Amino acid sequence: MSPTIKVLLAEDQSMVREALAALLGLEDDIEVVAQVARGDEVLTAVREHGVDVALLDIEMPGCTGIEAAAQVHKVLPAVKLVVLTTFGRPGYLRSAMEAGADAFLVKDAPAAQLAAAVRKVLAGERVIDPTLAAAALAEGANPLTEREREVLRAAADGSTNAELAAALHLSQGTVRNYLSTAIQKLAVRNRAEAVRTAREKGWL
Amino acid sequence: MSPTIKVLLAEDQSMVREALAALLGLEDDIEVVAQVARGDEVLTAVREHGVDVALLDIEMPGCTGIEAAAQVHKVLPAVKLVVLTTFGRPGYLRSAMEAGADAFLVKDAPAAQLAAAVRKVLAGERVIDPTLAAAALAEGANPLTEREREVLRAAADGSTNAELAAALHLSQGTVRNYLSTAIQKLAVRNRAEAVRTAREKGWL
DNA sequence: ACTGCCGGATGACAGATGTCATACGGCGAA
DNA sequence: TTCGCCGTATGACATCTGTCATCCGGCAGT
Repeated sequence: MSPTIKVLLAEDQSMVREALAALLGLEDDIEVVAQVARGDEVLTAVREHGVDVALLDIEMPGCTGIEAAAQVHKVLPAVKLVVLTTFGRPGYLRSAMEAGADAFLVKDAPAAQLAAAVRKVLAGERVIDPTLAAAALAEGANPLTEREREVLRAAADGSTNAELAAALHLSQGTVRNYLSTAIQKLAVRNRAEAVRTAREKGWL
Repeated sequence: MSPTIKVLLAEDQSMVREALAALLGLEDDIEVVAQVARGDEVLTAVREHGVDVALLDIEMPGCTGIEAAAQVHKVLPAVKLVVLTTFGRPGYLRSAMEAGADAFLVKDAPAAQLAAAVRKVLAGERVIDPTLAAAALAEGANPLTEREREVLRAAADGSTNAELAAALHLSQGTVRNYLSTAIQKLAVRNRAEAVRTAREKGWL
Protein backbone atom coordinates (compact mmCIF):
# COMPACT_ATOMS: atom_id res chain seq x y z
CA MET A 1 0.00 0.00 0.00
CA SER A 2 1.08 3.59 -0.67
CA PRO A 3 2.28 5.73 2.25
CA THR A 4 -0.27 7.89 4.02
CA ILE A 5 -1.18 11.34 2.74
CA LYS A 6 0.42 14.05 4.86
CA VAL A 7 -2.03 16.84 5.58
CA LEU A 8 -1.66 20.26 7.19
CA LEU A 9 -4.68 21.89 8.79
CA ALA A 10 -4.84 25.68 9.05
CA GLU A 11 -7.85 27.01 10.93
CA ASP A 12 -7.97 29.54 13.73
CA GLN A 13 -10.73 28.07 15.89
CA SER A 14 -9.02 25.31 17.84
CA MET A 15 -12.16 23.38 18.50
CA VAL A 16 -13.06 23.25 14.82
CA ARG A 17 -9.49 22.55 13.80
CA GLU A 18 -9.05 19.66 16.21
CA ALA A 19 -12.47 18.33 15.30
CA LEU A 20 -11.52 18.31 11.63
CA ALA A 21 -8.30 16.58 12.59
CA ALA A 22 -10.31 13.92 14.41
CA LEU A 23 -12.48 13.51 11.35
CA LEU A 24 -9.52 13.07 9.02
CA GLY A 25 -7.86 10.84 11.56
CA LEU A 26 -10.60 8.30 10.96
CA GLU A 27 -9.32 7.79 7.43
CA ASP A 28 -6.63 5.14 7.10
CA ASP A 29 -4.78 6.79 4.26
CA ILE A 30 -4.67 10.31 5.72
CA GLU A 31 -2.46 11.65 8.47
CA VAL A 32 -2.68 15.17 9.90
CA VAL A 33 0.99 15.97 10.40
CA ALA A 34 0.64 19.65 11.31
CA GLN A 35 -1.89 22.11 12.62
CA VAL A 36 -1.59 25.88 12.62
CA ALA A 37 -3.94 28.63 13.78
CA ARG A 38 -2.55 31.50 11.73
CA GLY A 39 -2.17 32.16 8.04
CA ASP A 40 1.39 33.37 8.37
CA GLU A 41 2.54 30.08 9.90
CA VAL A 42 1.38 27.96 7.00
CA LEU A 43 4.41 28.20 4.73
CA THR A 44 7.03 27.22 7.29
CA ALA A 45 4.86 24.39 8.63
CA VAL A 46 4.35 23.04 5.12
CA ARG A 47 8.11 23.12 4.56
CA GLU A 48 8.99 21.49 7.86
CA HIS A 49 6.60 18.60 7.63
CA GLY A 50 6.81 17.72 3.96
CA VAL A 51 3.10 18.19 3.57
CA ASP A 52 1.25 16.71 0.58
CA VAL A 53 -2.00 18.59 0.98
CA ALA A 54 -2.70 21.82 2.88
CA LEU A 55 -6.24 22.49 4.10
CA LEU A 56 -6.65 26.21 4.53
CA ASP A 57 -9.45 28.17 6.15
CA ILE A 58 -9.84 31.64 4.66
CA GLU A 59 -10.61 33.75 7.72
CA MET A 60 -7.48 33.59 9.87
CA PRO A 61 -5.29 36.01 11.79
CA GLY A 62 -1.84 36.72 10.33
CA CYS A 63 -2.91 36.37 6.74
CA THR A 64 -5.86 34.84 4.94
CA GLY A 65 -5.84 31.26 3.73
CA ILE A 66 -5.87 32.61 0.19
CA GLU A 67 -2.71 34.61 0.74
CA ALA A 68 -1.13 31.60 2.41
CA ALA A 69 -2.12 29.48 -0.58
CA ALA A 70 -0.41 31.93 -2.92
CA GLN A 71 2.79 31.81 -0.87
CA VAL A 72 2.89 28.02 -0.82
CA HIS A 73 1.98 27.73 -4.48
CA LYS A 74 4.83 30.04 -5.42
CA VAL A 75 7.65 28.25 -3.62
CA LEU A 76 6.31 24.71 -3.42
CA PRO A 77 4.04 24.22 -6.42
CA ALA A 78 3.81 20.48 -5.84
CA VAL A 79 1.87 20.93 -2.63
CA LYS A 80 -1.87 20.57 -3.23
CA LEU A 81 -4.07 23.29 -1.78
CA VAL A 82 -7.61 22.91 -0.47
CA VAL A 83 -9.35 26.11 0.56
CA LEU A 84 -12.07 25.62 3.13
CA THR A 85 -14.43 28.39 4.07
CA THR A 86 -17.57 29.30 5.94
CA PHE A 87 -18.73 31.67 3.25
CA GLY A 88 -19.35 30.55 -0.30
CA ARG A 89 -18.58 33.92 -1.77
CA PRO A 90 -17.96 33.82 -5.49
CA GLY A 91 -15.15 36.35 -5.23
CA TYR A 92 -13.40 34.11 -2.72
CA LEU A 93 -13.55 31.21 -5.12
CA ARG A 94 -12.11 33.37 -7.86
CA SER A 95 -9.21 34.62 -5.74
CA ALA A 96 -8.56 31.15 -4.37
CA MET A 97 -8.24 29.80 -7.88
CA GLU A 98 -5.97 32.66 -8.90
CA ALA A 99 -3.83 31.88 -5.85
CA GLY A 100 -3.34 28.35 -7.14
CA ALA A 101 -5.88 26.41 -5.07
CA ASP A 102 -6.81 22.94 -6.26
CA ALA A 103 -10.06 22.64 -4.35
CA PHE A 104 -12.60 24.99 -2.84
CA LEU A 105 -14.96 23.64 -0.19
CA VAL A 106 -17.60 25.34 1.91
CA LYS A 107 -18.04 24.22 5.47
CA ASP A 108 -21.67 23.40 5.08
CA ALA A 109 -20.89 20.68 2.60
CA PRO A 110 -21.06 17.12 3.99
CA ALA A 111 -17.99 16.11 5.97
CA ALA A 112 -17.29 13.18 3.68
CA GLN A 113 -16.31 15.61 0.95
CA LEU A 114 -13.29 16.70 2.92
CA ALA A 115 -11.40 13.44 2.77
CA ALA A 116 -12.69 12.91 -0.75
CA ALA A 117 -11.29 16.29 -1.80
CA VAL A 118 -7.92 15.48 -0.27
CA ARG A 119 -7.68 12.29 -2.31
CA LYS A 120 -8.90 13.92 -5.49
CA VAL A 121 -6.47 16.84 -5.46
CA LEU A 122 -3.65 14.41 -4.85
CA ALA A 123 -4.78 12.52 -7.93
CA GLY A 124 -4.51 15.74 -9.89
CA GLU A 125 -8.22 16.56 -9.94
CA ARG A 126 -9.76 19.88 -9.06
CA VAL A 127 -12.72 20.07 -6.70
CA ILE A 128 -15.17 22.94 -7.01
CA ASP A 129 -18.84 23.21 -6.23
CA PRO A 130 -20.49 23.65 -9.66
CA THR A 131 -23.14 26.04 -8.36
CA LEU A 132 -20.53 28.29 -6.87
CA ALA A 133 -18.39 28.11 -9.98
CA ALA A 134 -21.36 29.20 -12.06
CA ALA A 135 -22.04 32.09 -9.69
CA ALA A 136 -18.41 33.18 -9.80
CA LEU A 137 -18.40 33.19 -13.56
CA ALA A 138 -21.81 34.78 -13.88
CA GLU A 139 -21.11 37.80 -11.75
CA GLY A 140 -17.95 38.80 -13.56
CA ALA A 141 -14.80 40.22 -12.10
CA ASN A 142 -14.42 42.66 -9.26
CA PRO A 143 -15.20 46.10 -10.75
CA LEU A 144 -13.57 48.01 -7.92
CA THR A 145 -10.12 49.49 -8.17
CA GLU A 146 -7.56 48.79 -5.46
CA ARG A 147 -8.01 52.23 -3.97
CA GLU A 148 -11.78 51.95 -3.93
CA ARG A 149 -11.48 48.64 -2.12
CA GLU A 150 -9.15 50.15 0.44
CA VAL A 151 -11.47 53.02 1.16
CA LEU A 152 -14.47 50.73 1.37
CA ARG A 153 -12.62 48.38 3.69
CA ALA A 154 -11.65 51.29 5.92
CA ALA A 155 -15.20 52.62 5.87
CA ALA A 156 -16.64 49.30 6.95
CA ASP A 157 -16.47 50.03 10.66
CA GLY A 158 -18.43 53.26 10.44
CA SER A 159 -15.53 55.68 10.26
CA THR A 160 -16.40 59.17 9.09
CA ASN A 161 -14.98 60.79 5.96
CA ALA A 162 -12.58 62.87 7.99
CA GLU A 163 -11.19 59.78 9.73
CA LEU A 164 -10.89 57.91 6.46
CA ALA A 165 -9.08 60.85 4.89
CA ALA A 166 -6.63 60.98 7.79
CA ALA A 167 -6.07 57.23 7.88
CA LEU A 168 -5.47 56.92 4.14
CA HIS A 169 -3.63 60.22 3.65
CA LEU A 170 -6.22 61.53 1.24
CA SER A 171 -8.33 64.63 1.08
CA GLN A 172 -11.86 64.34 2.35
CA GLY A 173 -13.23 65.09 -1.09
CA THR A 174 -11.22 62.27 -2.62
CA VAL A 175 -12.57 59.85 -0.08
CA ARG A 176 -16.06 60.89 -1.03
CA ASN A 177 -15.27 60.51 -4.71
CA TYR A 178 -14.02 56.96 -4.22
CA LEU A 179 -16.99 56.00 -2.14
CA SER A 180 -19.27 57.59 -4.68
CA THR A 181 -17.81 55.65 -7.60
CA ALA A 182 -17.83 52.45 -5.57
CA ILE A 183 -21.48 53.02 -4.72
CA GLN A 184 -22.28 53.50 -8.38
CA LYS A 185 -20.30 50.50 -9.57
CA LEU A 186 -22.07 48.29 -7.05
CA ALA A 187 -25.43 49.83 -7.94
CA VAL A 188 -26.32 50.59 -4.35
CA ARG A 189 -27.39 53.72 -2.53
CA ASN A 190 -24.92 54.40 0.27
CA ARG A 191 -21.60 53.30 1.73
CA ALA A 192 -23.15 50.82 4.15
CA GLU A 193 -24.85 48.94 1.34
CA ALA A 194 -21.68 49.16 -0.70
CA VAL A 195 -19.69 47.53 2.10
CA ARG A 196 -22.37 44.91 2.47
CA THR A 197 -22.58 43.85 -1.15
CA ALA A 198 -18.83 44.04 -1.72
CA ARG A 199 -18.39 41.72 1.28
CA GLU A 200 -21.06 39.39 0.05
CA LYS A 201 -19.42 38.99 -3.31
CA GLY A 202 -16.00 38.55 -1.78
CA TRP A 203 -14.74 41.73 -3.40
CA LEU A 204 -13.58 43.47 -0.36
CA MET B 1 -19.76 1.02 34.20
CA SER B 2 -22.45 3.65 33.75
CA PRO B 3 -24.28 3.88 30.41
CA THR B 4 -22.91 6.26 27.80
CA ILE B 5 -23.87 9.92 27.80
CA LYS B 6 -26.38 10.65 25.05
CA VAL B 7 -25.51 13.87 23.24
CA LEU B 8 -27.35 15.93 20.64
CA LEU B 9 -25.34 18.17 18.31
CA ALA B 10 -26.99 21.25 16.81
CA GLU B 11 -24.84 23.15 14.32
CA ASP B 12 -25.70 24.34 10.85
CA GLN B 13 -22.41 23.76 9.06
CA SER B 14 -22.40 20.04 8.31
CA MET B 15 -18.68 19.77 8.04
CA VAL B 16 -18.15 21.30 11.46
CA ARG B 17 -21.04 19.35 12.97
CA GLU B 18 -19.82 16.02 11.69
CA ALA B 19 -16.28 16.85 12.69
CA LEU B 20 -17.41 17.60 16.23
CA ALA B 21 -19.32 14.32 16.18
CA ALA B 22 -16.14 12.54 15.16
CA LEU B 23 -14.30 14.24 17.99
CA LEU B 24 -16.88 13.24 20.59
CA GLY B 25 -17.05 9.78 19.08
CA LEU B 26 -13.48 9.23 20.23
CA GLU B 27 -14.66 9.37 23.84
CA ASP B 28 -15.78 6.03 25.27
CA ASP B 29 -18.42 7.43 27.56
CA ILE B 30 -20.07 9.75 25.03
CA GLU B 31 -22.42 8.89 22.19
CA VAL B 32 -23.78 11.37 19.68
CA VAL B 33 -27.33 10.12 19.26
CA ALA B 34 -28.71 12.97 17.17
CA GLN B 35 -27.54 15.76 14.88
CA VAL B 36 -29.62 18.68 13.67
CA ALA B 37 -28.78 21.65 11.47
CA ARG B 38 -31.55 24.01 12.56
CA GLY B 39 -32.51 25.57 15.85
CA ASP B 40 -36.18 24.75 15.45
CA GLU B 41 -35.46 21.02 15.20
CA VAL B 42 -33.68 20.81 18.53
CA LEU B 43 -36.65 20.31 20.85
CA THR B 44 -38.25 17.41 19.00
CA ALA B 45 -34.89 15.71 18.49
CA VAL B 46 -34.09 16.00 22.19
CA ARG B 47 -37.47 14.46 23.02
CA GLU B 48 -37.18 11.63 20.53
CA HIS B 49 -33.73 10.50 21.50
CA GLY B 50 -33.81 10.90 25.26
CA VAL B 51 -30.81 13.17 25.15
CA ASP B 52 -28.75 13.83 28.29
CA VAL B 53 -26.78 16.80 26.99
CA ALA B 54 -27.56 19.12 24.07
CA LEU B 55 -24.68 20.96 22.39
CA LEU B 56 -26.06 24.05 20.71
CA ASP B 57 -24.41 26.43 18.30
CA ILE B 58 -25.86 29.95 18.50
CA GLU B 59 -25.93 31.00 14.86
CA MET B 60 -28.38 28.67 13.16
CA PRO B 61 -31.31 28.96 10.77
CA GLY B 62 -34.77 28.36 12.21
CA CYS B 63 -33.99 29.79 15.58
CA THR B 64 -30.83 30.56 17.54
CA GLY B 65 -29.25 28.04 19.86
CA ILE B 66 -30.17 30.31 22.74
CA GLU B 67 -33.85 30.25 21.84
CA ALA B 68 -33.63 26.49 21.41
CA ALA B 69 -32.01 26.24 24.84
CA ALA B 70 -34.88 28.19 26.37
CA GLN B 71 -37.44 25.88 24.76
CA VAL B 72 -35.72 22.74 25.98
CA HIS B 73 -35.10 24.14 29.44
CA LYS B 74 -38.78 24.97 29.81
CA VAL B 75 -40.23 21.58 28.96
CA LEU B 76 -37.34 19.26 29.83
CA PRO B 77 -35.39 20.94 32.61
CA ALA B 78 -33.36 17.82 33.29
CA VAL B 79 -31.59 18.04 29.94
CA LYS B 80 -28.22 19.74 30.28
CA LEU B 81 -27.46 22.52 27.84
CA VAL B 82 -24.07 23.46 26.43
CA VAL B 83 -23.99 26.57 24.25
CA LEU B 84 -21.16 26.61 21.75
CA THR B 85 -20.33 29.69 19.74
CA THR B 86 -17.88 31.28 17.40
CA PHE B 87 -18.19 34.66 19.02
CA GLY B 88 -17.41 35.22 22.68
CA ARG B 89 -19.83 38.09 23.01
CA PRO B 90 -20.65 38.95 26.59
CA GLY B 91 -24.29 39.59 25.73
CA TYR B 92 -24.55 36.10 24.29
CA LEU B 93 -23.24 34.61 27.51
CA ARG B 94 -25.77 36.59 29.47
CA SER B 95 -28.72 35.52 27.34
CA ALA B 96 -27.52 31.93 27.26
CA MET B 97 -27.44 31.83 31.04
CA GLU B 98 -30.88 33.41 31.23
CA ALA B 99 -32.11 30.75 28.82
CA GLY B 100 -30.97 28.07 31.25
CA ALA B 101 -27.66 27.02 29.73
CA ASP B 102 -25.28 25.03 31.94
CA ALA B 103 -22.14 25.71 29.94
CA PHE B 104 -20.91 28.33 27.51
CA LEU B 105 -17.98 27.48 25.27
CA VAL B 106 -16.30 29.43 22.50
CA LYS B 107 -15.08 27.54 19.48
CA ASP B 108 -11.54 28.74 19.81
CA ALA B 109 -11.14 26.97 23.11
CA PRO B 110 -9.16 23.70 22.97
CA ALA B 111 -11.20 20.76 21.70
CA ALA B 112 -10.62 18.80 24.90
CA GLN B 113 -12.87 21.23 26.73
CA LEU B 114 -15.86 20.02 24.79
CA ALA B 115 -15.96 16.50 26.18
CA ALA B 116 -14.89 17.85 29.55
CA ALA B 117 -17.82 20.27 29.56
CA VAL B 118 -20.25 17.49 28.68
CA ARG B 119 -19.11 15.46 31.65
CA LYS B 120 -19.10 18.43 33.99
CA VAL B 121 -22.60 19.62 33.23
CA LEU B 122 -23.87 16.09 33.69
CA ALA B 123 -22.25 16.13 37.11
CA GLY B 124 -24.17 19.28 37.93
CA GLU B 125 -21.33 21.72 37.37
CA ARG B 126 -21.49 24.87 35.31
CA VAL B 127 -18.81 25.67 32.77
CA ILE B 128 -18.07 29.27 31.89
CA ASP B 129 -14.91 30.97 30.75
CA PRO B 130 -13.98 33.24 33.67
CA THR B 131 -12.68 36.02 31.42
CA LEU B 132 -15.91 36.11 29.50
CA ALA B 133 -17.97 35.98 32.67
CA ALA B 134 -16.07 38.96 34.00
CA ALA B 135 -16.64 40.85 30.76
CA ALA B 136 -20.33 40.05 30.80
CA LEU B 137 -20.69 41.29 34.35
CA ALA B 138 -18.49 44.32 33.83
CA GLU B 139 -20.33 45.74 30.87
CA GLY B 140 -23.74 45.62 32.47
CA ALA B 141 -27.03 44.85 30.85
CA ASN B 142 -28.21 45.76 27.40
CA PRO B 143 -29.23 49.43 27.60
CA LEU B 144 -31.27 49.35 24.40
CA THR B 145 -35.04 49.09 24.39
CA GLU B 146 -36.74 46.47 22.25
CA ARG B 147 -37.75 49.05 19.67
CA GLU B 148 -34.26 50.49 19.47
CA ARG B 149 -32.88 47.03 18.89
CA GLU B 150 -35.39 46.40 16.13
CA VAL B 151 -34.55 49.61 14.35
CA LEU B 152 -30.83 48.98 14.70
CA ARG B 153 -31.21 45.44 13.42
CA ALA B 154 -33.18 46.71 10.42
CA ALA B 155 -30.62 49.43 9.79
CA ALA B 156 -27.75 46.95 9.76
CA ASP B 157 -27.91 46.29 6.04
CA GLY B 158 -27.60 49.93 5.05
CA SER B 159 -31.28 50.73 4.62
CA THR B 160 -32.15 54.40 4.52
CA ASN B 161 -34.44 56.09 7.04
CA ALA B 162 -37.32 56.11 4.59
CA GLU B 163 -37.02 52.34 4.07
CA LEU B 164 -36.76 51.70 7.79
CA ALA B 165 -39.82 53.84 8.40
CA ALA B 166 -41.79 51.91 5.79
CA ALA B 167 -40.60 48.52 6.99
CA LEU B 168 -41.34 49.19 10.65
CA HIS B 169 -44.48 51.27 10.17
CA LEU B 170 -42.97 54.31 11.81
CA SER B 171 -42.50 57.90 10.79
CA GLN B 172 -39.11 58.84 9.44
CA GLY B 173 -38.54 61.18 12.35
CA THR B 174 -39.22 58.45 14.86
CA VAL B 175 -36.72 56.19 13.17
CA ARG B 176 -34.15 58.93 13.47
CA ASN B 177 -35.00 59.46 17.09
CA TYR B 178 -34.53 55.80 17.94
CA LEU B 179 -31.28 55.65 16.07
CA SER B 180 -30.17 58.82 17.79
CA THR B 181 -30.86 57.51 21.29
CA ALA B 182 -29.24 54.18 20.43
CA ILE B 183 -26.18 56.03 19.18
CA GLN B 184 -26.00 57.98 22.42
CA LYS B 185 -26.54 54.97 24.66
CA LEU B 186 -23.75 53.13 22.89
CA ALA B 187 -21.53 56.21 22.98
CA VAL B 188 -20.73 56.09 19.27
CA ARG B 189 -21.02 58.58 16.44
CA ASN B 190 -23.28 57.12 13.75
CA ARG B 191 -25.59 54.23 12.98
CA ALA B 192 -22.88 52.11 11.40
CA GLU B 193 -20.79 52.21 14.56
CA ALA B 194 -23.90 51.62 16.63
CA VAL B 195 -24.68 48.47 14.67
CA ARG B 196 -21.09 47.40 14.99
CA THR B 197 -20.74 47.78 18.75
CA ALA B 198 -24.23 46.42 19.48
CA ARG B 199 -23.30 43.33 17.48
CA GLU B 200 -19.98 43.02 19.22
CA LYS B 201 -21.57 43.05 22.63
CA GLY B 202 -24.27 40.63 21.63
CA TRP B 203 -26.99 43.19 22.18
CA LEU B 204 -28.53 43.12 18.81
C1' DA C 1 -52.03 61.57 42.27
C1' DC C 2 -47.62 62.18 40.74
C1' DT C 3 -43.32 60.84 38.45
C1' DG C 4 -40.81 58.54 35.10
C1' DC C 5 -40.18 55.73 31.24
C1' DC C 6 -41.61 53.83 26.81
C1' DG C 7 -43.58 54.14 22.17
C1' DG C 8 -44.65 57.46 18.89
C1' DA C 9 -44.56 61.98 16.50
C1' DT C 10 -43.25 66.91 14.66
C1' DG C 11 -40.24 70.73 13.32
C1' DA C 12 -35.92 73.11 13.06
C1' DC C 13 -31.18 73.06 12.56
C1' DA C 14 -26.19 71.68 11.76
C1' DG C 15 -23.25 68.73 9.92
C1' DA C 16 -22.19 64.53 7.14
C1' DT C 17 -22.74 62.27 2.87
C1' DG C 18 -23.43 61.59 -2.12
C1' DT C 19 -23.23 63.71 -6.85
C1' DC C 20 -21.32 66.20 -10.46
C1' DA C 21 -18.23 68.95 -13.27
C1' DT C 22 -13.73 69.81 -13.73
C1' DA C 23 -8.80 69.60 -13.37
C1' DC C 24 -3.88 67.55 -13.49
C1' DG C 25 -0.06 64.01 -13.95
C1' DG C 26 1.12 59.29 -14.95
C1' DC C 27 0.92 55.19 -17.43
C1' DG C 28 -0.43 51.65 -20.73
C1' DA C 29 -2.76 50.38 -25.12
C1' DA C 30 -3.92 51.42 -29.90
C1' DT D 1 0.93 60.10 -30.01
C1' DT D 2 -3.46 60.18 -28.59
C1' DC D 3 -7.00 57.99 -25.86
C1' DG D 4 -8.56 56.23 -21.75
C1' DC D 5 -8.19 54.91 -17.08
C1' DC D 6 -6.30 55.50 -12.45
C1' DG D 7 -5.15 58.30 -8.47
C1' DT D 8 -5.80 62.65 -6.57
C1' DA D 9 -7.97 67.06 -5.80
C1' DT D 10 -11.42 71.12 -5.56
C1' DG D 11 -15.92 73.50 -5.28
C1' DA D 12 -20.85 73.60 -5.48
C1' DC D 13 -25.00 71.53 -4.68
C1' DA D 14 -28.81 68.50 -2.92
C1' DT D 15 -30.06 65.22 0.20
C1' DC D 16 -29.49 62.34 4.25
C1' DT D 17 -28.39 61.89 9.05
C1' DG D 18 -28.02 63.12 13.83
C1' DT D 19 -29.54 66.32 17.59
C1' DC D 20 -32.64 68.81 20.25
C1' DA D 21 -36.87 70.65 22.13
C1' DT D 22 -41.33 69.53 22.60
C1' DC D 23 -45.50 67.12 22.51
C1' DC D 24 -49.05 63.12 23.37
C1' DG D 25 -51.02 58.73 25.47
C1' DG D 26 -50.23 54.73 28.22
C1' DC D 27 -48.56 52.25 31.97
C1' DA D 28 -45.79 50.99 36.23
C1' DG D 29 -44.08 52.51 40.84
C1' DT D 30 -44.36 55.32 44.90
